[in-house]
Amino acid sequence: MADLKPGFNPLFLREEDLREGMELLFFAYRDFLAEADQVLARNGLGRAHHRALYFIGRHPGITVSELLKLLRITKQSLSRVIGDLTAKEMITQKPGLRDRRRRHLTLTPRGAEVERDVTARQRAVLARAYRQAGAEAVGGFRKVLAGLIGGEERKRFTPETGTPPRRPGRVPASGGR
Amino acid sequence: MADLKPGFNPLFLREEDLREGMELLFFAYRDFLAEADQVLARNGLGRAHHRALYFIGRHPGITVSELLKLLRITKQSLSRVIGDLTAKEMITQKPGLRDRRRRHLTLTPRGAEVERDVTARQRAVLARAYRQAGAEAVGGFRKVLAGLIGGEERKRFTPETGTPPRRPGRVPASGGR
DNA sequence: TCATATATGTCAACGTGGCTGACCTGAAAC
DNA sequence: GTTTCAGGTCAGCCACGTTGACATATATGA
Repeated sequence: MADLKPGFNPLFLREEDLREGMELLFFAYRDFLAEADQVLARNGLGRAHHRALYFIGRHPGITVSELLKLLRITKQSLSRVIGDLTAKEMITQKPGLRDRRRRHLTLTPRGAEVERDVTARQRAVLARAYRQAGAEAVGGFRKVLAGLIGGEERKRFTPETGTPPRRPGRVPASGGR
Repeated sequence: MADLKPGFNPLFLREEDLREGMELLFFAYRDFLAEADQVLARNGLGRAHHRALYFIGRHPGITVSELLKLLRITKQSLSRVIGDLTAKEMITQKPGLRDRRRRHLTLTPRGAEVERDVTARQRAVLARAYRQAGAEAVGGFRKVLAGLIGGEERKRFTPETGTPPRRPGRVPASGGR
């Protein structure tokens, strides 16, 4: 699976197609974020803040160092973001019981609200694209993106080995959201 | 197509799945760029420089204002990048024949070489993901990404209006690779 | 020919979100 | 109990975006 001789590469691996894919990623990512940025700006926040809010919302009680691993930035950079969010009373910090050095982060109601607003915006953009493309395309989308992820996080998105299957055409109905 | 009642949304539009898609996009984009960044750093360049090199390479003779539209940054920002690249002799500028205000940008051999190196790195990352995912998944990947793109650029990636789905086995190459 | 619009450049000031380095502090280990 | 160290902060720097004001050359139409 690793390397194929050029002549035997399937067509979708031609340089032209790969370039197209790269541009697609560039433009799509740019536009995916553009709309939510406006909501953020209205709240005096940047993308960095949103990422922190998002992951804290997803993992209530997460510690700073865990968050650091997710975001892959330096603790100093994150510290600033956490400071901002605390000042705006969007998150709270409380020391761990077992190890009081650790600070566990959670969203305040206000933080949760902002997170919801911003994320909802992004989700709407993605949902539109998903809907237009259809379930099958979404499956492919996820598969390729998961393949782009290196290191630890990859596991979180690869059905086989790790998480339970999550195939595109899985169980119908129930919990339809 | 805009809105479906919650109860009728297909499963892949559930909030959880959309959140997963967003994270996927975040991690994938981050890792997609990470490797190429190192090559760039070795050449004393940043992402901004690469983007300019890339598009100049793709559109030799492109003018500054056309480049501006592609990158969606201000002329002041681009001006700095162009200045850097010119100083490093990676691009050349020459006035237009018909309209001598315009400056047409092209890569120098040196610029082309750097662009090739960096882009090749990214292409390799993408190619690996493509290969693992397979042709069909790649089709879905493109379809969803194209749907995320708004405005002008969208057209560049939607083959025939209705998006006749760009099946893997289309045009038989020439310049293949 | 003159007026206006266009393409580009430059200077200055600033914001976000990365970075490194120095340092503080609570918990643990010797 | 002094040292070690992980977790976190403070200070300052850099890349790369932004706005705003203004300069200049050129094209174009009245």
